Amino acid sequence: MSRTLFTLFDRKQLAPMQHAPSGPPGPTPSAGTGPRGTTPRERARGAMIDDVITVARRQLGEVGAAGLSVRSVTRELGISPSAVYRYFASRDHILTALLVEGYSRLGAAVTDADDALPPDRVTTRWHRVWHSTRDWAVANPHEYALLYGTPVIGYAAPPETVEPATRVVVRLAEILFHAARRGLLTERLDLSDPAPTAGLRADAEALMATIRELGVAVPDDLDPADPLRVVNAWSELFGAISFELFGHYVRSITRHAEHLDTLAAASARQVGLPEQD
Amino acid sequence: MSRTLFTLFDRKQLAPMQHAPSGPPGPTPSAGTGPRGTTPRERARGAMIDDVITVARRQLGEVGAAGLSVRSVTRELGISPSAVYRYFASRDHILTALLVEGYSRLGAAVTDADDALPPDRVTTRWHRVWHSTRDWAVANPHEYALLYGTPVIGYAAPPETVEPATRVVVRLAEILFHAARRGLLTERLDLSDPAPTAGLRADAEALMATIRELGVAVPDDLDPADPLRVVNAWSELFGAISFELFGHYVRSITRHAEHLDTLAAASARQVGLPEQD
DNA sequence: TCCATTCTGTGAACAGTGTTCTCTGTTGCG
DNA sequence: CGCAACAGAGAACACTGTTCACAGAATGGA
Repeated sequence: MSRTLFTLFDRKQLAPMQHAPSGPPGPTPSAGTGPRGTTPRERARGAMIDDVITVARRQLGEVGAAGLSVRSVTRELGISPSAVYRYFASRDHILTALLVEGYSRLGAAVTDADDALPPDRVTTRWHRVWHSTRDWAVANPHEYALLYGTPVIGYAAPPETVEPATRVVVRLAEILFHAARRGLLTERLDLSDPAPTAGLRADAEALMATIRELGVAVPDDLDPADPLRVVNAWSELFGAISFELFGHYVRSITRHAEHLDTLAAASARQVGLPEQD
Repeated sequence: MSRTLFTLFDRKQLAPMQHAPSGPPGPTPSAGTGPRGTTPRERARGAMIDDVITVARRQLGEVGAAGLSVRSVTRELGISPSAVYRYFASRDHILTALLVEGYSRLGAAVTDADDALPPDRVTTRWHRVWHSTRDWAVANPHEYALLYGTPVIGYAAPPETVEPATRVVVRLAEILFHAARRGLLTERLDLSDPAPTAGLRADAEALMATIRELGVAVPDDLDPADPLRVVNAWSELFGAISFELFGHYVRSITRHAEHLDTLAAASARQVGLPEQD
């Protein structure tokens, strides 16, 4: 019960591929919404996969992940329940696809909102990331719950989820790094001394390496605690949104947008962003 | 889709009481683990309710809320599946009981840990609340997920959940108020200016009234932003724990205890607790 | 003590679920 | 054209939560 909490089901292979039992497990052309295949069959297959996901996402928005029924999806699509198993190995694989899509949609909403601002207005950008994240969550509560609520996927989150899942925090890091590069940062309120322990500094370094791998330009003279500050802002943001959506603010906070504003301002100050820009 | 998100099912009456169809809906003596009734029947009924909850909680710890099956519970108890409906109107009512019990158990773990410390060691107490909360969550991940993950209960959280659910944040407030009363607070790092908006100040006042109703002694000269600071610490704490348990720290934080320590220290500084005590 | 009332538990049944398997066409490629 | 790969249908299995009619037991008042 230590590492793999929430492992309800064992992992499975992804695609059924009935009459192609073993073969080289190479590139499975069945799943994913990747480059639409050229042959008519591959195009039809891709279209079917898209249809399933589209309908499933609509129903997810209405009944939530727990209430999502593959039979209901197939009814709406006018196909038999078993047909969907040509495209998804299980209900969990459909949910996984929705998970990946959800992370992408949230990430797109946030980066689009941020991209509409001048890059140097770092504090405004910081606030906009916070608010656009919340706006998306409020507009898509069930989808948000799928991403940041109780994990419902048995097997460990598949690799294709990790990149989309990091988009919001990476954008926060980008804003901070951009501000550092432009010399816009003020003195940080030193909430984080005593300095991070050796272990945490190691975490921060590994995190920086990951961020670099994602193609983000990292300043050389970065405060080693800055990645941790970004991560803390990130979890603070999602902690507040989850509390709002999951009902834990019921007897306390009612002005959620204003409240998030003060949180964003405080975290901006903690990472050293200027008051105004 | 605005107020009652996640309302999957309609609300229902709580107790079945088959042959007592209407009658005065007065005090329903069936549910709850309240004062064990004196008559043999009431005692047997209470024991049965306790047995169901005990077994359900054990299975919850193994398979999680989504995997909890009333048939499986009845199998383990050696009764027929329909028998449990004499005691709980639905599966959701069992989960509600587990919810209330979970809040109580978490609250007890935290307050017990805090009570073992001298009251004036406010900073140490603050840290202990943070860590004992996390310790309980790590030890009871599925139960934690039931409390703070995606809501699974259809109807709005019943009234009996709100008091137990507030115990951790109320304890945080008590520590801060105690420190204020003893003159132990330092200058706050003023992260929260500009001062809270009128709306948020109204939220803070209502929150104070609620806290007073719970019997907590509130100093008269309290900084009006202090309740908001406590709430922010609260959501920061649970945001970090949820991120850890739900797997969002996978590629960043690995030293979770150390990380929570820095978060607790920073939040202690934000609310004005002394460095050492 | 007897009896009607109330409660408790059972077993069958219903509607629904995810998933598998067998079978029948259809499609595409060599 | 013919054969292999695929796509879909439909029945079936093993579950699930819940309801209902029924039988037995405890209870409390006459």
